[in-house]
Amino acid sequence: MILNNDEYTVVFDGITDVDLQQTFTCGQCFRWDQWQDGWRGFAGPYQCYVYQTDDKIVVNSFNPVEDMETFGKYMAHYLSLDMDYAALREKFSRDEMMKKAIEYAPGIRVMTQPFFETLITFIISRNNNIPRIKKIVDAMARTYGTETGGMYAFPQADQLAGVTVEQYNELRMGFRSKYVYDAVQKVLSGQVSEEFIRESDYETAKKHLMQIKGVGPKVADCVLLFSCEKWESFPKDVWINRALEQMFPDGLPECIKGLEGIAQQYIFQYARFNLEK
DNA sequence: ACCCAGGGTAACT
DNA sequence: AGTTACCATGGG
Repeated sequence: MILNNDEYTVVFDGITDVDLQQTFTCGQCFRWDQWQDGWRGFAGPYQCYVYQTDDKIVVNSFNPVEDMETFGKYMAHYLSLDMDYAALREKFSRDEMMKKAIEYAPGIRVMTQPFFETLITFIISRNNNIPRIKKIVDAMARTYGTETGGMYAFPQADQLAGVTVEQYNELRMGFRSKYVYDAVQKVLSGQVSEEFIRESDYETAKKHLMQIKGVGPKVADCVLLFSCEKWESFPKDVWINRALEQMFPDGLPECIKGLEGIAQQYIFQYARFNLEK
């Protein structure tokens, strides 16, 4: 990790097995857009431009960064660069179907995104498609988020404190409006908290999230996987169900035990583009 | 009009 | 505990 304090840039050197395209478009996040030779968006509080070369990932903050060391560590964790994916892929590839799925998109990393943002966006994902999820999430940011340099950060919970169901309806959320409203209230009151989830086991954490109206097993699993590092959580949507039928009729292989969620992301991407409806 | 989309819930066996 | 209707919205 090389830090450039003058340009607020972090360079991760010697990385050849990450593909930003695959990572940002595999359905785990909804707010990274292609820009210049890479991608721009928010990694938590950091508004960034991220691009890669043959063996480097470069993260450039648009805004001044106080503590570059902290920024670097945050980005490494956000992009899961601090995990040994080579070992993980090798282990998963003991199973032939997993090997096939990984070969389709070997550069995927399961990111660790901010809790509140992940919770709300996956509530919006319910019975929805990825382009429209992106549209609604973007409308939320533009309407209630903080603007910096022409971009809008996803709002914090307190920025949504006074927002009504009717106001969410104006963002075309439809029947999901009341669920977003309930989630905001429960986060603000502390009835639902990331801290509780992080100190709980997977099952307890899942039940905790399912207190929220409109949050069932699928949305809970997405939040646990994409923001709380519960790697055993395995979100099941229509594509995963097709994959389970067509690729894993005898159940999931033993070699992904404990890390089912990461395996799930390879399977999801493979299924979306290779399986029949 | 009909189909689908990174589902949830209630009401059944 | 597992299956089955029904729910709800916008985009194609």
